[in-house]
Amino acid sequence: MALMPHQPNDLMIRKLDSIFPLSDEERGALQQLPILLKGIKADREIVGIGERPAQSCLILEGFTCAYKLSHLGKRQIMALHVPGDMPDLQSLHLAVMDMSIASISSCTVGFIQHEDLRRLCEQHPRLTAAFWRETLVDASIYREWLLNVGQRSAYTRMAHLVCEILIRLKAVGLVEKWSFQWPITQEKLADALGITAVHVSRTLQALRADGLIRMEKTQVSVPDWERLKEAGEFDPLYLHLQVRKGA
Amino acid sequence: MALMPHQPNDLMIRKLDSIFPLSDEERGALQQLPILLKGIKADREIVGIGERPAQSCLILEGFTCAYKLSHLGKRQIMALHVPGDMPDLQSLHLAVMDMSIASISSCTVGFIQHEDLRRLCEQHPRLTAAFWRETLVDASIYREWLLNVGQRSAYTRMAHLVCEILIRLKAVGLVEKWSFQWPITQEKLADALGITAVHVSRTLQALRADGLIRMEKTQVSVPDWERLKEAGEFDPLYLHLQVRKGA
DNA sequence: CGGACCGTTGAGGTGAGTCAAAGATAGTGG
DNA sequence: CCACTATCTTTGACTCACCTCAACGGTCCG
Repeated sequence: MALMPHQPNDLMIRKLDSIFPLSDEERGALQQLPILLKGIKADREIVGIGERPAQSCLILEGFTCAYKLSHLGKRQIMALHVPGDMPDLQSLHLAVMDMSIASISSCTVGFIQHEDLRRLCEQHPRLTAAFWRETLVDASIYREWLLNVGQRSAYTRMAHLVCEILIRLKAVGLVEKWSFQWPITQEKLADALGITAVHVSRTLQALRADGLIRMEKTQVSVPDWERLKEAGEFDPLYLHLQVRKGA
Repeated sequence: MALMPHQPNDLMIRKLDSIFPLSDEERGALQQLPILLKGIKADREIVGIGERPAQSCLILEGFTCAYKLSHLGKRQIMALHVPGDMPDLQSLHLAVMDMSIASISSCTVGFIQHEDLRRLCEQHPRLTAAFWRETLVDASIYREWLLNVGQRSAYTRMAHLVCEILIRLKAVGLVEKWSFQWPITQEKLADALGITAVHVSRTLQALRADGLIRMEKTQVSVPDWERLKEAGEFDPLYLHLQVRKGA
């Protein structure tokens, strides 16, 4: 259990509301949702492949990832999660986990019982749509990663990933002046991009040499967003961030 | 417009029912759903990236794919669709298409208005769950493809893809004696696996030489399922086919 | 019978992998 | 506070799975 800077429910409400405007009543119902907080150290499995969870989780602080292993033991990270994300919302309707979720950094995670989510969805059909939409955005991100891993060079892939994380962190207010905390090792970047850790090292050096990113410890900053975007062939369409027309 | 061997609604109902048992009332409601049939030639775009469709489609005969292009014009196919699939159900909640859908072979496609789907979901909340679940299985397949493209050799990837298509076709009764129609060119296989068409040719030769697949024209057959499964590191868990316990 | 695809083959090239060792950094405990 | 360790990053030399380019053969269909 950990102390939180603000109520965990608020983060979820703000995120759902930002892309799917909610009524006061719906916000109130979400506010009532029981969320069990838990502090988790880095590199711990949170849900494992093959399990049948009775709850879904909500990332509050830190980073997590979804991954699978090949028979040779090589790991593919299929998604990175930032605060506000619900990595295994899918388990609400897919009984058995087909991937594992693990912490990347130390983090705070909230757990919500499926039972409670189901009741909420029954009573507020528009919330069903909001949660459904969240899982659809996840799917869209998987698609973009497929394009990334299948067709782009290591250099472009890396630039693309940095762009994505920047934008997603910006959406939850965790970016200041094009700079953000990102405690991720090169080995994990390698697993996310489908290259080796050695090649991640060389690729990051190239990006730094080209002035596209700057790194100090776990802090990443982007000196020239336009050039990084271009290098990463990044178009934020697939994140489906703005639904409100004209927003 | 094309003649169909049976009502298009039946195919959808059978598929939803197989993993998410429906009541008679729900089946009746689905039966009423207006579906507009259309025959489509091979290699035609059905929905384009950036569009805002007011309908979703249902594949009835033939094959389609979802794809995106990199800036260099390289194409990544992110999913293959077989009869019974609804490739752009996501557009019900994500206004703008983030990928394109195109026919791979000549095919018959049914179109369902979002308006009608929304009304159906409002009146039958359990159908909402059934459709939601369909999109979650799509997402699970994207994840498996990420593992495939990111971590496995061309040989393993190809074997895995053949396994997946076989199982999915089997589920809709389109496989007979480990053999099925699969009118797909090597160039499209290349785009789906993230390798070149030349390498697809060599990889298929290797699989044939090893006795894992046999091919005549557009017919593929699998002489030894167990060995192909092993070669492709294939575990059907991610397709989430059996929900009914003990089925 | 002729063109348009599609699949095959060969030779040579390259982006990324592998292996191994050395440097940097961070965490731990005395 | 420092010594000790474990982990992470960097570097260099070598290898290889897959790519590129180019030519050729098959097959379908008007």
